[in-house]
Amino acid sequence: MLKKERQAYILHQVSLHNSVLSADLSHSINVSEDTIRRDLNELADNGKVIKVHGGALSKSFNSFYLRSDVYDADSKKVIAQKAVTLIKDGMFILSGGGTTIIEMARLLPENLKATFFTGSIPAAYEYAQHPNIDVIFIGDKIAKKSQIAVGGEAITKIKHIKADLCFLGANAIDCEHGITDNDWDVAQVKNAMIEAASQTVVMSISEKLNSHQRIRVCGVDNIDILITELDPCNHLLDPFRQTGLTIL
Amino acid sequence: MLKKERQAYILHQVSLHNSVLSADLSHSINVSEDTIRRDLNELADNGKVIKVHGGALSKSFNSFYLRSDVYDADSKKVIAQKAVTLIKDGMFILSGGGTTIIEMARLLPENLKATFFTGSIPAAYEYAQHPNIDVIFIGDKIAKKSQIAVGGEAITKIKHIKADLCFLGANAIDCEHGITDNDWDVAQVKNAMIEAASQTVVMSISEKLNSHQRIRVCGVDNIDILITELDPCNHLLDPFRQTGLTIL
DNA sequence: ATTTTAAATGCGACAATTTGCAGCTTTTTA
DNA sequence: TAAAAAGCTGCAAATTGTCGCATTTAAAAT
Repeated sequence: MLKKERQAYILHQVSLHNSVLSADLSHSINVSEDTIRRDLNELADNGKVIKVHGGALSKSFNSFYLRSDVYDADSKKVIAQKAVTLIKDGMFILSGGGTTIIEMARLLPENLKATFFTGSIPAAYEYAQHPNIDVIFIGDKIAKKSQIAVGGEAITKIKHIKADLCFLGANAIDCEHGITDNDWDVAQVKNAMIEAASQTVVMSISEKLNSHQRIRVCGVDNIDILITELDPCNHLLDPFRQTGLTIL
Repeated sequence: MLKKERQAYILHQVSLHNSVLSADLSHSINVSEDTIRRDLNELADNGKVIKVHGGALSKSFNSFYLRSDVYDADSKKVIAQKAVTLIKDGMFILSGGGTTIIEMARLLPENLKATFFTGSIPAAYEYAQHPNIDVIFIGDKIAKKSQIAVGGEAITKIKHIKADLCFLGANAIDCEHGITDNDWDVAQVKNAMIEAASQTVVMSISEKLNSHQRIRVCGVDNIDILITELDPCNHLLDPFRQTGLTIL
């Protein structure tokens, strides 16, 4: 394997998993850890990755969120991992654009063949990294805060889609108010997505459970599957379980 | 075996395997490694392959994995800086998605108020970082290689826009063939953008001047302003100047 | 067809790059 | 604080690249 090729492989792994361990790479490419270290140093010198003790991290140059900026990234990884299991080959999937969604996009298996519709710039970017995934961007005016397309055009487009699943991150969710948001335009788009999909999957870290905001996206009865980082049996989830939705 | 024949074989192997080793080629064609190296150097000079220690890599391999490293970034910054001067407050601007465009997006002044239309994920992201710029994403299926939306939907949307300026990066440009590209879908989108704008600005590093590819986007007569990193008086630009377009 | 000319090829010596290893230092972890 | 893991440095071996030069081959000109 040529040096450049190897470094390309490393970069690919980094962008895929956000981080790599020298030991893992050494093992999977069958070169000494020394060589890997030298590669990582070189890549770090060129600003391609961030070198840390034991391996390297994605510089998030390509990726839109700095890893360190993501709040409670570990919980979100757990959620994302659960979400991935719902996706099967050939599915049509509507997707929002929160940080949890991004985590999920990164965890999608390499060989998954599916079609993702999204209006989120970072999500589209992540989905597009997967060779076998078709990405359809639902365009419109970009809301700066959330990097997502909002507006009538986008909503009309979404209404013309019939998807198997809809993945949304929730800003706030409780049994009484359902999913709520603080941005009118974003709420409209999310609502349209829910309408356009057979099943709606909501991902939320437990901290956001039982909180609510000003604008209603949909009621809990519109949600089919709720994913948190908690064990599905956790008592915090009791009220949701009673409404009949599936909890992962 | 003739030289041309041999180089054709090498190219074939490269496109087949994404990478070749000088030693392997030398063995399988039964010529000295020296000859192989000379061939590879020649092919690399013509931009057909990327030469590395020990062999060569295919160009597409490079763009797939190493997408983050921008080739000739300095020239592109110079071009971008010139391009920025064309943009005035209140303008509606159509934009493609090459690396030069990205540079331009980063160089836009903080206080500029304008509306940018684009189908490029990275370009949209960069534009969206500017507080006073409205970004409209032209959605459709995302072409992985170029991270840009392509297809009938996008083209229809573009046709409904009447923009002041259209900024495009050129894959290849010469007086005879005009702007040419190697991706049919992308070429269609670029063409639609040119049609939808009053003025078309093409940005290209000088290296791409006087080269051409398979698919025609538009003739030089459709271009209003050409920007390269060269001094506008440079003799390399003489043929373009004679067609009457403005050179920056 | 033959000569002339230019290009292409292979070889050998030498330079540069890459890689793994051993010993030692630094950082992390328990 | 000590053991373990990771990193760094210098070094040697192997591989690869480069240069000049002789030889061969192909193309052009007569």
